[in-house]
Amino acid sequence: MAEDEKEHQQPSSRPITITLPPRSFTETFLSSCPPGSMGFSPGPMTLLSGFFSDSDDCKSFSQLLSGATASPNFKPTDDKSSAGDFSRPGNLSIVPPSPMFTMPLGLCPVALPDSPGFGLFSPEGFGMMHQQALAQVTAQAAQANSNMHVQKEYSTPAMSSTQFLTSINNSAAQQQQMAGSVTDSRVTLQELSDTPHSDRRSESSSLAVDKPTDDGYNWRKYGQKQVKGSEFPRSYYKCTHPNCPVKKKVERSLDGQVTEIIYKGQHNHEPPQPNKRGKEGINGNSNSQGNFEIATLQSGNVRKTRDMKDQESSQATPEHVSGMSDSEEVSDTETGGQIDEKRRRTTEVRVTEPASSHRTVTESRIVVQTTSEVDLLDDGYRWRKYGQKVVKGNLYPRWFLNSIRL
DNA sequence: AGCCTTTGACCAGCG
DNA sequence: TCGCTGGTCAAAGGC
Repeated sequence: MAEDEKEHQQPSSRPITITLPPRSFTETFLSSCPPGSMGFSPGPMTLLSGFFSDSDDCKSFSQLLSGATASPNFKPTDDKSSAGDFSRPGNLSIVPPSPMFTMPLGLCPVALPDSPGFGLFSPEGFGMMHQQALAQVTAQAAQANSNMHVQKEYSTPAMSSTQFLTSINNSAAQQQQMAGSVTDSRVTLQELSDTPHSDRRSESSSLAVDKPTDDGYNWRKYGQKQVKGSEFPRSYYKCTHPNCPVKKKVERSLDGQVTEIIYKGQHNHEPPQPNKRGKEGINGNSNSQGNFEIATLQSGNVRKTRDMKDQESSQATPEHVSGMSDSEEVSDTETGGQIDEKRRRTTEVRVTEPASSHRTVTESRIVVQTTSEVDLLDDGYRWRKYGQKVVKGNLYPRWFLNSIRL
């Protein structure tokens, strides 16, 4: 039944009001990018680089910021039609840099064990090194109409949005848990896709509508609210582990499909053993270490309208950014003089597998946003800036950086 | 018995 | 100050 429900889930029940460009972002990438040089299928990010005439040499975040921010020499291509809506920030001012780089999911750190970008997420490079860092991981996923075209891009079996979400979730967790050995996200996707699509659907549906997606941890729901702007109620969960500050918000559609998950906080414990896990813990893959603090996944067409309208601005709303400076997540290791706004930084990572067109093309990306350059700038890696855009509602320009192999 | 969900009330931030 | 909104609390009930 759930299967049928899924099978027959038509956009009619989830009105789509957006109109995708005839040629999607990713689609354009795929057709114009050089062969992947990362050892696997070219990640959209790699592909994306080809869109920008900017040929800045690889730079560290510091370099990029000190140079481009103070004196933006970045000249994004004018070809907005093909490169998306990157535009030169007209009102870019010299402000405490808040780098935000976007990378496609295909090139997300978890997929690049040896990618410079990975250091950003590794415990050494991100979590441990920035114990006070308040990170947000946002994973967005969208599926075209009733089909998941992610498979096209990732060569994985079709997944429900929940599956994809879970995989993102787990992938993000893996990033932080495994400093040196990380599985390719595509592998993760496949692993999570072992269960037939329909089975997973019925599984999630039969368990409980409000069961949070499995990410290896146990959660207790402590609230539910209808959030303005969202079609579906938002549920609030806490990690049931004692003293664990992690919370997450889950939005589900009426049919139980997860449309968004937002993690907040940092697990201070290992994931419970599978046999100790809650009823939700049936998917295994409990590898979260929870260094990411917020993860959001939006999926399906359900939020297209909202996505299109708010995606960019909402990604860096004050709520998102400053809201993470909760003292609960600030460790004792903070040293007096350095505890300032700079230290109370927020990093946001958004993994996006956004809307696809009618064709089997999807876009995938990760957006990392931070209010402090410290976390990301001196990560020891080189970055090439391939785009910049001032997003309405964002205090800082959004940077699009491509990690470079040293 | 313990843990969970539900749900209305409450609180804080913001314009 | 007030209303709106998102987030949380906590009592009640279910499993």
